[in-house]
Amino acid sequence: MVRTPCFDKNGRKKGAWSPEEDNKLRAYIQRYGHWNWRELPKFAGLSRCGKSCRLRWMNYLRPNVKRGNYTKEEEDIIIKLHEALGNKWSAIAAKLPGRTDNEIKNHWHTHLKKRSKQNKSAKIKNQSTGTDSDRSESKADHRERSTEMLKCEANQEVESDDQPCPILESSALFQEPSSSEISSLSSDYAMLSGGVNWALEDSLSSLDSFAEPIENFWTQPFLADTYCDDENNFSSNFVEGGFVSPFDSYYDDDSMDFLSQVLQELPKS
DNA sequence: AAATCCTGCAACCGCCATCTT
DNA sequence: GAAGATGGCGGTTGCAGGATT
Repeated sequence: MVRTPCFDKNGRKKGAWSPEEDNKLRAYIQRYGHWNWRELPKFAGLSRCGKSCRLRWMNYLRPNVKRGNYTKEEEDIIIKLHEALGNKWSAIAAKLPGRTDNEIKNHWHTHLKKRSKQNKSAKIKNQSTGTDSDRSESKADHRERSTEMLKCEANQEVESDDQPCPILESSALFQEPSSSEISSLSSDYAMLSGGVNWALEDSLSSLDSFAEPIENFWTQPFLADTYCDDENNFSSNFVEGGFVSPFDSYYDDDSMDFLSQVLQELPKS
Protein backbone atom coordinates (compact mmCIF):
# COMPACT_ATOMS: atom_id res chain seq x y z
CA MET A 1 0.00 0.00 0.00
CA VAL A 2 3.05 2.17 -0.01
CA ARG A 3 5.43 3.34 -2.63
CA THR A 4 8.55 1.29 -3.01
CA PRO A 5 11.59 3.11 -1.70
CA CYS A 6 13.89 4.65 -4.29
CA PHE A 7 16.39 7.48 -4.60
CA ASP A 8 16.06 10.64 -6.63
CA LYS A 9 18.85 12.27 -8.60
CA ASN A 10 20.07 14.12 -5.51
CA GLY A 11 20.44 10.86 -3.66
CA ARG A 12 17.47 11.58 -1.49
CA LYS A 13 15.26 8.69 -0.54
CA LYS A 14 11.65 8.59 -1.71
CA GLY A 15 8.78 6.26 -1.04
CA ALA A 16 7.79 4.34 2.02
CA TRP A 17 9.33 5.22 5.34
CA SER A 18 11.15 2.54 7.29
CA PRO A 19 10.69 2.15 11.05
CA GLU A 20 14.27 3.33 11.51
CA GLU A 21 13.57 6.52 9.62
CA ASP A 22 10.40 7.04 11.63
CA ASN A 23 12.32 6.62 14.84
CA LYS A 24 15.01 9.04 13.77
CA LEU A 25 12.52 11.68 12.74
CA ARG A 26 10.38 11.24 15.81
CA ALA A 27 13.34 11.28 18.14
CA TYR A 28 14.80 14.36 16.51
CA ILE A 29 11.60 16.36 16.56
CA GLN A 30 10.83 15.32 20.08
CA ARG A 31 14.24 16.50 21.10
CA TYR A 32 14.70 19.61 19.04
CA GLY A 33 11.36 20.38 17.43
CA HIS A 34 11.12 21.28 13.77
CA TRP A 35 12.86 24.59 13.48
CA ASN A 36 13.36 24.30 9.73
CA TRP A 37 11.96 21.49 7.64
CA ARG A 38 14.51 21.91 4.87
CA GLU A 39 17.47 21.65 7.18
CA LEU A 40 15.95 19.13 9.52
CA PRO A 41 16.72 15.96 7.52
CA LYS A 42 20.42 16.80 7.47
CA PHE A 43 20.55 17.19 11.22
CA ALA A 44 18.28 14.24 11.84
CA GLY A 45 20.46 11.99 9.72
CA LEU A 46 17.78 11.36 7.14
CA SER A 47 18.29 11.30 3.40
CA ARG A 48 14.85 12.73 2.76
CA CYS A 49 13.63 16.07 1.58
CA GLY A 50 12.17 18.41 4.17
CA LYS A 51 8.73 18.24 2.69
CA SER A 52 8.69 14.50 2.99
CA CYS A 53 9.72 14.74 6.64
CA ARG A 54 7.06 17.33 7.34
CA LEU A 55 4.38 15.21 5.73
CA ARG A 56 5.44 12.10 7.58
CA TRP A 57 5.42 13.93 10.87
CA MET A 58 2.15 15.73 10.34
CA ASN A 59 0.22 12.77 9.00
CA TYR A 60 1.67 9.87 10.86
CA LEU A 61 4.18 10.45 13.61
CA ARG A 62 2.99 13.43 15.56
CA PRO A 63 1.30 12.74 18.87
CA ASN A 64 -2.47 12.38 19.09
CA VAL A 65 -3.02 11.49 15.46
CA LYS A 66 -6.07 9.26 15.36
CA ARG A 67 -6.02 6.54 12.76
CA GLY A 68 -8.82 4.65 11.06
CA ASN A 69 -12.32 3.94 12.38
CA TYR A 70 -14.16 7.13 11.63
CA THR A 71 -17.22 7.49 13.78
CA LYS A 72 -20.59 8.28 12.28
CA GLU A 73 -20.39 11.69 13.94
CA GLU A 74 -17.04 12.43 12.39
CA GLU A 75 -18.28 11.43 8.97
CA ASP A 76 -21.36 13.59 9.33
CA ILE A 77 -19.23 16.51 10.37
CA ILE A 78 -16.92 16.02 7.41
CA ILE A 79 -19.85 15.95 5.02
CA LYS A 80 -21.38 19.04 6.57
CA LEU A 81 -18.10 20.90 6.59
CA HIS A 82 -17.39 19.89 3.03
CA GLU A 83 -20.75 21.28 1.99
CA ALA A 84 -19.88 24.51 3.75
CA LEU A 85 -16.18 24.82 2.93
CA GLY A 86 -15.56 22.74 -0.17
CA ASN A 87 -12.19 21.04 -0.54
CA LYS A 88 -10.62 22.99 2.29
CA TRP A 89 -9.22 19.88 3.88
CA SER A 90 -6.97 21.67 6.32
CA ALA A 91 -9.89 23.77 7.51
CA ILE A 92 -12.00 20.66 7.92
CA ALA A 93 -9.17 18.89 9.70
CA ALA A 94 -8.87 21.80 12.08
CA LYS A 95 -12.38 21.05 13.30
CA LEU A 96 -11.71 17.36 13.81
CA PRO A 97 -9.20 16.81 16.56
CA GLY A 98 -6.69 14.11 15.77
CA ARG A 99 -7.52 13.86 12.10
CA THR A 100 -5.14 15.06 9.44
CA ASP A 101 -6.11 16.84 6.26
CA ASN A 102 -4.59 14.07 4.19
CA GLU A 103 -6.51 11.40 6.01
CA ILE A 104 -9.76 13.29 5.75
CA LYS A 105 -9.16 13.89 2.07
CA ASN A 106 -8.53 10.20 1.51
CA HIS A 107 -11.56 9.22 3.53
CA TRP A 108 -13.67 11.65 1.59
CA HIS A 109 -12.61 10.29 -1.77
CA THR A 110 -12.92 6.65 -0.76
CA HIS A 111 -16.03 6.68 1.40
CA LEU A 112 -17.87 9.93 1.82
CA LYS A 113 -17.93 11.39 -1.66
CA LYS A 114 -20.32 8.69 -2.78
CA ARG A 115 -22.43 9.03 0.33
CA SER A 116 -22.60 12.78 -0.03
CA LYS A 117 -23.67 12.47 -3.66
CA GLN A 118 -26.37 10.00 -2.70
CA ASN A 119 -27.61 12.27 0.04
CA LYS A 120 -27.75 15.18 -2.34
CA SER A 121 -29.53 13.28 -5.07
CA ALA A 122 -31.97 11.86 -2.54
CA LYS A 123 -32.70 15.36 -1.31
CA ILE A 124 -33.27 16.58 -4.85
CA LYS A 125 -35.55 13.67 -5.63
CA ASN A 126 -37.50 14.23 -2.46
CA GLN A 127 -37.89 17.88 -3.28
CA SER A 128 -38.96 17.26 -6.86
CA THR A 129 -41.33 14.34 -6.26
CA GLY A 130 -42.19 14.73 -2.65
CA THR A 131 -42.45 10.95 -2.50
CA ASP A 132 -40.44 7.88 -1.78
CA SER A 133 -37.29 8.23 -3.84
CA ASP A 134 -36.17 4.64 -3.43
CA ARG A 135 -38.64 3.39 -5.96
CA SER A 136 -37.03 5.36 -8.75
CA GLU A 137 -33.45 4.34 -8.11
CA SER A 138 -31.78 1.87 -10.42
CA LYS A 139 -30.73 -1.58 -9.34
CA ALA A 140 -27.11 -0.60 -9.55
CA ASP A 141 -27.71 2.46 -7.42
CA HIS A 142 -29.65 0.44 -4.93
CA ARG A 143 -26.96 -2.20 -4.67
CA GLU A 144 -24.30 0.43 -4.22
CA ARG A 145 -26.32 2.19 -1.59
CA SER A 146 -27.14 -0.99 0.27
CA THR A 147 -23.49 -1.88 0.38
CA GLU A 148 -22.65 1.54 1.75
CA MET A 149 -25.38 1.28 4.37
CA LEU A 150 -24.19 -2.14 5.43
CA LYS A 151 -20.69 -0.78 5.73
CA CYS A 152 -21.95 2.09 7.87
CA GLU A 153 -23.88 -0.24 10.12
CA ALA A 154 -20.91 -2.52 10.50
CA ASN A 155 -18.73 0.43 11.37
CA GLN A 156 -21.18 1.63 13.94
CA GLU A 157 -21.23 -1.74 15.63
CA VAL A 158 -17.48 -1.82 15.85
CA GLU A 159 -17.35 1.74 17.00
CA SER A 160 -19.87 1.21 19.73
CA ASP A 161 -17.59 -1.43 21.19
CA ASP A 162 -14.27 0.18 20.67
CA GLN A 163 -14.87 3.88 20.60
CA PRO A 164 -17.81 4.85 22.72
CA CYS A 165 -16.72 8.46 22.82
CA PRO A 166 -17.93 10.52 19.90
CA ILE A 167 -16.37 13.66 18.57
CA LEU A 168 -17.93 15.89 21.17
CA GLU A 169 -16.05 14.19 23.87
CA SER A 170 -12.81 14.33 22.00
CA SER A 171 -13.32 17.99 21.32
CA ALA A 172 -13.63 18.72 24.94
CA LEU A 173 -11.03 16.45 26.38
CA PHE A 174 -8.65 15.69 23.62
CA GLN A 175 -7.54 19.06 22.48
CA GLU A 176 -5.39 18.92 19.40
CA PRO A 177 -3.24 21.77 18.25
CA SER A 178 -3.67 22.96 14.70
CA SER A 179 -0.91 22.13 12.31
CA SER A 180 0.64 25.53 12.63
CA GLU A 181 0.56 25.40 16.37
CA ILE A 182 2.05 21.94 16.40
CA SER A 183 5.18 23.60 15.17
CA SER A 184 5.91 25.15 18.49
CA LEU A 185 4.22 22.55 20.59
CA SER A 186 5.98 19.51 19.28
CA SER A 187 9.02 20.18 21.32
CA ASP A 188 6.92 20.53 24.42
CA TYR A 189 5.35 17.19 23.77
CA ALA A 190 8.83 15.82 23.62
CA MET A 191 9.74 17.20 26.96
CA LEU A 192 6.43 16.48 28.60
CA SER A 193 5.32 13.20 27.14
CA GLY A 194 6.94 11.29 29.94
CA GLY A 195 5.27 7.90 29.76
CA VAL A 196 4.73 8.17 26.02
CA ASN A 197 8.34 7.98 25.24
CA TRP A 198 7.91 6.41 21.80
CA ALA A 199 11.18 5.02 20.57
CA LEU A 200 13.17 7.91 21.89
CA GLU A 201 15.54 5.87 23.93
CA ASP A 202 16.29 3.48 21.10
CA SER A 203 16.85 6.19 18.64
CA LEU A 204 18.90 8.61 20.61
CA SER A 205 21.93 6.43 20.50
CA SER A 206 22.02 6.64 16.73
CA LEU A 207 21.04 10.27 16.90
CA ASP A 208 24.01 11.10 19.07
CA SER A 209 26.36 9.81 16.46
CA PHE A 210 25.48 12.55 14.01
CA ALA A 211 23.91 15.24 16.12
CA GLU A 212 25.89 18.36 16.70
CA PRO A 213 26.70 19.23 20.25
CA ILE A 214 24.01 21.07 22.12
CA GLU A 215 25.94 24.28 21.69
CA ASN A 216 25.19 24.10 18.00
CA PHE A 217 23.96 27.48 16.85
CA TRP A 218 21.00 25.93 15.07
CA THR A 219 19.53 24.13 17.99
CA GLN A 220 20.38 26.28 20.93
CA PRO A 221 18.21 29.28 20.14
CA PHE A 222 15.33 26.97 19.43
CA LEU A 223 15.70 25.21 22.71
CA ALA A 224 15.94 28.44 24.56
CA ASP A 225 12.90 29.85 22.86
CA THR A 226 10.56 26.96 23.13
CA TYR A 227 11.42 24.75 26.01
CA CYS A 228 12.30 27.00 28.84
CA ASP A 229 11.94 30.43 30.24
CA ASP A 230 14.77 32.44 31.61
CA GLU A 231 14.93 30.33 34.71
CA ASN A 232 15.20 27.15 32.65
CA ASN A 233 11.74 26.11 33.72
CA PHE A 234 9.24 24.76 31.26
CA SER A 235 6.91 27.31 29.86
CA SER A 236 3.98 27.76 32.20
CA ASN A 237 1.69 28.00 29.20
CA PHE A 238 1.99 24.32 28.55
CA VAL A 239 2.80 22.73 31.82
CA GLU A 240 0.15 21.83 34.31
CA GLY A 241 1.10 19.11 36.70
CA GLY A 242 3.43 17.66 34.14
CA PHE A 243 0.89 17.57 31.31
CA VAL A 244 -0.09 19.76 28.43
CA SER A 245 -2.75 21.98 29.86
CA PRO A 246 -6.21 21.17 28.55
CA PHE A 247 -7.35 24.63 29.55
CA ASP A 248 -5.35 26.48 26.96
CA SER A 249 -7.68 25.77 24.10
CA TYR A 250 -5.98 25.28 20.80
CA TYR A 251 -9.09 26.51 19.07
CA ASP A 252 -10.17 30.06 18.82
CA ASP A 253 -13.71 31.03 19.68
CA ASP A 254 -14.75 31.22 16.03
CA SER A 255 -13.70 27.64 15.42
CA MET A 256 -15.58 26.38 18.41
CA ASP A 257 -18.67 28.34 17.47
CA PHE A 258 -18.56 26.96 13.98
CA LEU A 259 -18.13 23.42 15.20
CA SER A 260 -20.97 23.63 17.68
CA GLN A 261 -23.15 25.11 14.97
CA VAL A 262 -22.39 22.17 12.69
CA LEU A 263 -23.01 19.71 15.49
CA GLN A 264 -26.36 21.25 16.24
CA GLU A 265 -27.37 20.83 12.64
CA LEU A 266 -26.62 17.12 12.71
CA PRO A 267 -29.67 14.91 12.91
CA LYS A 268 -30.27 13.66 16.41
CA SER A 269 -29.62 9.91 16.47
C1' DA B 1 -5.13 -21.75 -8.29
C1' DA B 2 -4.21 -17.99 -11.28
C1' DA B 3 -5.40 -13.74 -13.34
C1' DT B 4 -7.64 -9.56 -13.14
C1' DC B 5 -9.99 -5.88 -10.99
C1' DC B 6 -10.91 -2.82 -7.17
C1' DT B 7 -10.03 -0.33 -2.93
C1' DG B 8 -7.63 2.23 0.46
C1' DC B 9 -4.12 5.06 1.76
C1' DA B 10 0.74 6.72 2.09
C1' DA B 11 3.43 9.67 -0.31
C1' DC B 12 4.72 12.84 -4.08
C1' DC B 13 4.20 17.05 -6.88
C1' DG B 14 3.28 21.63 -8.04
C1' DC B 15 1.35 25.81 -6.83
C1' DC B 16 0.45 29.59 -3.76
C1' DA B 17 0.99 32.37 0.53
C1' DT B 18 3.89 34.11 3.83
C1' DC B 19 8.18 35.34 5.73
C1' DT B 20 12.89 37.02 5.49
C1' DT B 21 16.62 39.51 3.59
C1' DG C 1 9.25 46.75 -3.23
C1' DA C 2 11.76 42.63 -5.20
C1' DA C 3 13.64 38.22 -4.86
C1' DG C 4 14.50 34.10 -2.70
C1' DA C 5 13.39 30.73 0.92
C1' DT C 6 10.18 28.17 3.35
C1' DG C 7 5.80 26.27 4.80
C1' DG C 8 1.35 24.65 3.76
C1' DC C 9 -2.34 22.99 0.90
C1' DG C 10 -4.90 20.33 -2.48
C1' DG C 11 -4.68 17.23 -6.38
C1' DT C 12 -2.86 13.17 -7.93
C1' DT C 13 -0.29 8.85 -8.22
C1' DG C 14 1.63 4.28 -7.05
C1' DC C 15 1.09 0.11 -5.11
C1' DA C 16 -0.13 -3.65 -1.68
C1' DG C 17 -3.63 -6.47 -0.52
C1' DG C 18 -8.31 -8.01 -0.77
C1' DA C 19 -12.23 -9.31 -3.75
C1' DT C 20 -13.94 -11.17 -7.74
C1' DT C 21 -13.91 -13.77 -11.94
